[in-house]
Amino acid sequence: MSGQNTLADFLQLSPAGHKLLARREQRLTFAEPMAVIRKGQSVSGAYLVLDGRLRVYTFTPQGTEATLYFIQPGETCVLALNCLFNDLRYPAWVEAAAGTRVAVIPGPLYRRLFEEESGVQNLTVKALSTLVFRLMDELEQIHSCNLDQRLAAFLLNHASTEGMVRMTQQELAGHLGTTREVIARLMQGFSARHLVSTRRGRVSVKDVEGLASVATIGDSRGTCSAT
Amino acid sequence: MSGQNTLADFLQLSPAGHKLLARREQRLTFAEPMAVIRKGQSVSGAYLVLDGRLRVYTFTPQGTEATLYFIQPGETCVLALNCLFNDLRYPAWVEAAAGTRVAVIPGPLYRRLFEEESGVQNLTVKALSTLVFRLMDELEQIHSCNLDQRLAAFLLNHASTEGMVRMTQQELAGHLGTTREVIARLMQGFSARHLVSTRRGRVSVKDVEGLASVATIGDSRGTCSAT
DNA sequence: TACGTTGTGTAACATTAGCTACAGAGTGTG
DNA sequence: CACACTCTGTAGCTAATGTTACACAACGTA
Repeated sequence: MSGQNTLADFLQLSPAGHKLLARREQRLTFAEPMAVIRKGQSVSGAYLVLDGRLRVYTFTPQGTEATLYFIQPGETCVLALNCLFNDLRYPAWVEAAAGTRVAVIPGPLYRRLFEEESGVQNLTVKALSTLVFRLMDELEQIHSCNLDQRLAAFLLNHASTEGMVRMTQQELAGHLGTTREVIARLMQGFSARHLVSTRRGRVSVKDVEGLASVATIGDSRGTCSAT
Repeated sequence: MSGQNTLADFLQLSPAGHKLLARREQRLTFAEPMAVIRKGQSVSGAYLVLDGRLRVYTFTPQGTEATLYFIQPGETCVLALNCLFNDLRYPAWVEAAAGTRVAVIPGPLYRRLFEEESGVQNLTVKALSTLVFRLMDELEQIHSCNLDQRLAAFLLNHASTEGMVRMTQQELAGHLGTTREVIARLMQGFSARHLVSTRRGRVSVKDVEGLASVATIGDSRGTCSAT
């Protein structure tokens, strides 16, 4: 359970804005992993993560989860913003990791701050555009890469400095929108070629170059950008 | 081609903002279908479509085009906005239809207007969030629907009031990120079941109900939302 | 009409990814 | 150590999609 960040750490506000906010901001704290928003729910305000992490995901009809993205401290839930500004229902599920603290800024207040505070404007637009890029990139990858390539790219992107990825195959599968078995199969291929080695709950990248070439050149043909 | 819209038709501006804009706005006119932006190019300003249509697309490594979306009159190119606000290079290709007119608002000017004009703020945020939703929806569909379902949904969404979709199979393939042959195969299936009838360059929806049930229930199993 | 171009229909085949089912390995706990 | 639980490895099968290759149909035009 990390620190004790406050809204002020992330939001540049004028004194006036600060005062407005101070009175009406709400806090949510999740000691245990827990559902925060369900699909179809209407959204009451802007969510800003102070500590911990939120996971945004959807379900496939088969019941598989597909993680869309994480929201780290200092980031807002873009989907919630969308819902606020366009009066829509929330299009996914959200789950909080243990020890997550979230500030909720009521919708009308947020919209008012958005008009007056350039800090809020920037946060909003940055968050939106970042997400747009990530989504587009993912779409493009899905069109143009096999799972080999996407998995390789994913591992490279999520490896720690020592080349560790601390995730179960189940989680990896969730991120790539596939199933555990498929991940296992691919991992087998990778480790047979000494690109990675796997242990329970972790993967360590052994050959960055090699993995990168799988990601970009693919196992046989086309190209693919490992963003 | 169509009318003679002006910026003022789409952008609510204060008199001051209007004056600023009037001097520095540029116009692009495309009599012929033509490339507007290429991938990797740096972006000079915000693009607002006055008449006609822009098509934003990417290429798969195999050389297939995949249309991301269209920009209709009154809409801006969100990707260009992203690039402006985050100082990035344009991540796709853009092509203008014949008879398209586009207003280009230079980057620095747009950012200034964004801070001062709530009309511009709204346009920006709306455009961004609309795109976010569309992209997410598409991602979800790709995870969870067969091509049958996606094609059926696409036809329903793009049919004119008389049930006509004026596109070649090649274009349809581009929209769904697949190939012409596959579309032909699926179409065959649909028309065998009297859901559609096909002619050169057009598809006409014969049985909306039936097609909708293909889209939502699928040909065999899972569910899928035909947004 | 004759010809070229563009769009469509079809079939056989190759590849990819998802599903089912189970064995076994790693970790934590009493 | 023994047990329960979670995670991983493997195999075989099936469905879905992409690929290749070709023939034909529709349309425009000289």
